[in-house]
Amino acid sequence: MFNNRTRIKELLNSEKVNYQTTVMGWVRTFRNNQFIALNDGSTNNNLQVVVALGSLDENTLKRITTGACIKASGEIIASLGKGQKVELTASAVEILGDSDAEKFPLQPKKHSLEFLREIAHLRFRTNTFGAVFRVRHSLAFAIHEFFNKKGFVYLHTPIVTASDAEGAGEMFKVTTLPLDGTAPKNEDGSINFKEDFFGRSTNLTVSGQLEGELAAMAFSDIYTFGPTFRAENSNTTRHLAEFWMIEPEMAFYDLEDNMNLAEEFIKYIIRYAMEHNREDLEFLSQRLDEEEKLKPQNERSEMGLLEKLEFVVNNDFERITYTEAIDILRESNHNKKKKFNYLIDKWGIDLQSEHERYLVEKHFKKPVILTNYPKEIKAFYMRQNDDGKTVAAMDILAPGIGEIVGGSQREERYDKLTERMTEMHIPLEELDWYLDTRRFGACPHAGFGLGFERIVQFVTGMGNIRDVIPFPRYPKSASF
RNA sequence: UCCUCCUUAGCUCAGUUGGUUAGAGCAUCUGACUGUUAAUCAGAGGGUCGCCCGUUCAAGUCGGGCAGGGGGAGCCA
Repeated sequence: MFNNRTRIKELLNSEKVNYQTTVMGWVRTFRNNQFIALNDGSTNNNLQVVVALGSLDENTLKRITTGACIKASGEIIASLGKGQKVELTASAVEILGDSDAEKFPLQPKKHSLEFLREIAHLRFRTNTFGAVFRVRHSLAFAIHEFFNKKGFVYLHTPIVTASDAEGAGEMFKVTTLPLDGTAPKNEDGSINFKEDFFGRSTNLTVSGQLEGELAAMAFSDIYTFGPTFRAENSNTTRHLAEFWMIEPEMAFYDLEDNMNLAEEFIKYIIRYAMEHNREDLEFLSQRLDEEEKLKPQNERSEMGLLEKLEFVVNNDFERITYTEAIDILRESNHNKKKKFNYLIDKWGIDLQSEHERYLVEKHFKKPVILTNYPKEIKAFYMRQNDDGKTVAAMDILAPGIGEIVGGSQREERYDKLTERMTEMHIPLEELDWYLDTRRFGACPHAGFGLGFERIVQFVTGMGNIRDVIPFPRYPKSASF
């Protein structure tokens, strides 16, 4: 057996000393021809491997370079130096993989996130990305744990979808037809998709919600957690062309039940990361503090990362209606002094991100759940309220990120739903299967979608969404 | 897609009103030192100044175009 190593996290967390062990990992730095800082990704902390002077031949010594992969065996002892409790006195060091120091792009120094994004295949080996992706893992795990404990069924909705009527965004086409102009055509010159692989036009999914609703009409409570694709030409720090989304859908839930679940859910997964990734979050918090120090005083956030997470977990989210939000914004000094680029004048307008930021970051200074939006600015499936003007929608806005959750109680009344679809020019026949849920045993139900990368951004404090997904896809970029 | 800023050594950046041979720190290499913590000290190598066109006696520096990147906006999660 080759792999009988001990993980570095385990070694560092244990008080035990004076025993033989083997470690494997990647060299972060090699000081003094004697001290190897070794990392195996189990923790951001390195194990100090001490090579006794003269114990290794010259050639092996030269191959211990930044980035090299090594196997070291020896005794774990109480450290003779400061900075770590234990260290490994190596009796044998084997080079598993060389790393040419002149070519290896990661150096024992600070790198910019932009540079590391260009070498995303190697950035896992940095402290920042090590911490980010361990936290990402924990959040993903916590999501499954949360819903599993609540008896939800994890539903795998399709990635290739035939429906393009969801209106959630521009879609990527899926086809095996040739792109050189020789694809079969209809008489009117359009592409004949009957000849395509699926016998019809297909796309990558923009949301699993509609399929999720079908399953909720059987299991009561389901959730999806999978990749989602939007072919929008969005170039921002909050958008990706390929991202992961969590979409719970619950029968016998109204808007308030929906809000309660979303708030409990967000708090649960943040708390999970705080309990299981303390060191990583402390590191990220420190990283953010240093970044904040470079900003002008008035742009710095008032709370550190850990403080912010603690605050979110321990306080109720603010819940207000769209109408109340408009009143707050209209009466704000910010609006009166015309500091908004888009001034708030009348009810019915869509909120701009500057307005959302004002509400979350200046007015309430905590996550805000906005409800009951005008029906004109929301999707067809949201349940119409009795006032005839609004729908039972809810958006959760987080400081620094903006919209993190979008959800609603769904319109379960067949007549109301088809009426709205017709108004919005959504072809009923394409979503006939969806309408069946309203024909056969319809019930009040609700759900929401949470952008996974957005919550990872929020928890890690990373400013750019491209730095919280291993291999980001965005306009003009699909490397690795 | 729009607005805005940026592109000089492997990385992070200086580079004056256009003027001779383009600099620094870190990294790398060589040597010294040897209980170091992004070790330290000494020395060396390393540049088509993003690309193209133009203005000029002369362009890293000025103008135009293109490409790439950052930030903001829209779309949204």
